Amino acid sequence: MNKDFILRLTKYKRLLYKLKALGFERVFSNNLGDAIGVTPALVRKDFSTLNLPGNKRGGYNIDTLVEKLDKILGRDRPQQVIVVGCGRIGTALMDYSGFNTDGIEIVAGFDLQPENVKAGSNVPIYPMEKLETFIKEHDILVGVIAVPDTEASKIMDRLIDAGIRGILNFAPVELKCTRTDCPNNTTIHNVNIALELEHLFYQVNSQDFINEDDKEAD
Amino acid sequence: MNKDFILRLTKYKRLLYKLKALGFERVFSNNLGDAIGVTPALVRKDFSTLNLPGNKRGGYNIDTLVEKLDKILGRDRPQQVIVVGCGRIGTALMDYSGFNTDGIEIVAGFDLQPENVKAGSNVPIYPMEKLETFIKEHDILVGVIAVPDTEASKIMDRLIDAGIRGILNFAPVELKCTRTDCPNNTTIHNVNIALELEHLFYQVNSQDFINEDDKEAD
DNA sequence: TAGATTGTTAATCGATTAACAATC
DNA sequence: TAGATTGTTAATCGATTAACAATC
Repeated sequence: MNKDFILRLTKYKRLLYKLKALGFERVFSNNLGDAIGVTPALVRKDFSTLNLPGNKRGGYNIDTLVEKLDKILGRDRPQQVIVVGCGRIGTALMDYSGFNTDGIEIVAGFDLQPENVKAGSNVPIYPMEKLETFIKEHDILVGVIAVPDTEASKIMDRLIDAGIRGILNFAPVELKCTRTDCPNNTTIHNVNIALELEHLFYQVNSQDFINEDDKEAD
Repeated sequence: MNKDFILRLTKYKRLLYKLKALGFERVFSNNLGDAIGVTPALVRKDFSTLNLPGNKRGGYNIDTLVEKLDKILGRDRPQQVIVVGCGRIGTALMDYSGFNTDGIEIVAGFDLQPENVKAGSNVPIYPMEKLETFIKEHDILVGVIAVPDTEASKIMDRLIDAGIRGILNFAPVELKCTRTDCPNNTTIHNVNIALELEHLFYQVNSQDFINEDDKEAD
């Protein structure tokens, strides 16, 4: 539901994997809270919301937590992603190996000129026409849009029509699905780098604008 | 201050530019609210917080709003950015032209082997050693980190030491400044694509996990 | 003037936190 | 047992919204 909540879940999960690797077996709401920067109360609330069980005296069992969180975060199912548009951003994603540790796998790229794409990875790249059949045949649920902004919304429609239910959009347009046939089914996240930079500039430049002329005019 | 608030400001600004281009002169809290998906009350609240003046009967003057928002968002000052690490993501940013419309300009890239970098843009690329002097000489305040995760935190330190006050990090590690000498001065935004994808998978996979076994056990 | 819209105050809502009883 | 930690309830906090007086 809540964005912050889900973000915390993935953080818990990552941290728990690390603790497990370190040989830990149990952990307290306390430790987790410190590590990800929230209060222990919130950790307990989150776990209780998810029915993750703890022991009144012995804290939480890491194995149990990891297992349940993996399930909740969908890691028991294949997490296959396709990338539409194999320009610099698209190929950067395909080359990036860090996903595997999260169980996420980029299984295909699509481009207008697949023969021109120079990717270092071994992710296969197909022509645009194969998009729909690939999605259906492989039951793909999540796709990345890395095409120019002018194409983005067209691609969004094609993805949704083909059955995609989650979209990560890197094109510098804010995509949202306004059609009647996808209302609560499809989730779209926009990564808008220009917006991020603007945000940053705002914070860097002007802490002091708000309330600047707060001194009463007479 | 608040992330959502700043995000709304940039959205207002972008929308107002479009309306202006369309020939509009005034706009009502109502219109703006509809367009960016918030209540008119919140629009008025935001504007009043920023001392953006409206007319009780005639709504808001677009020129005034645009001018003041530009100032608040720092557009009256140069918005120069450097990119550290000129791999695929770094060069993708340098090639991307969409920033200019927001007044953001990428003025330099830095890489260990500047001679190997193949960028299509005409942003100059310098060797790493030049990083500090460039930042100081050009008074750069915002930098993008697009280096491998193993280097990211080192680069963060160098940037902060050289005077950078806003960092956009694309390396797949969560950077935060824990040093004593930068507490409220430096803002770091992490763009973590793996995390975004996980978030997406969570939403796509499991709406139904929460409350799943809510039915009382006896 | 009558009608519409701002600016602001008070009410609402949801998320986080504090506190504490239950219990290992 | 005594001590510590969970699970949960009630209090707090901040952001959003509703409502409305001021006024163009």
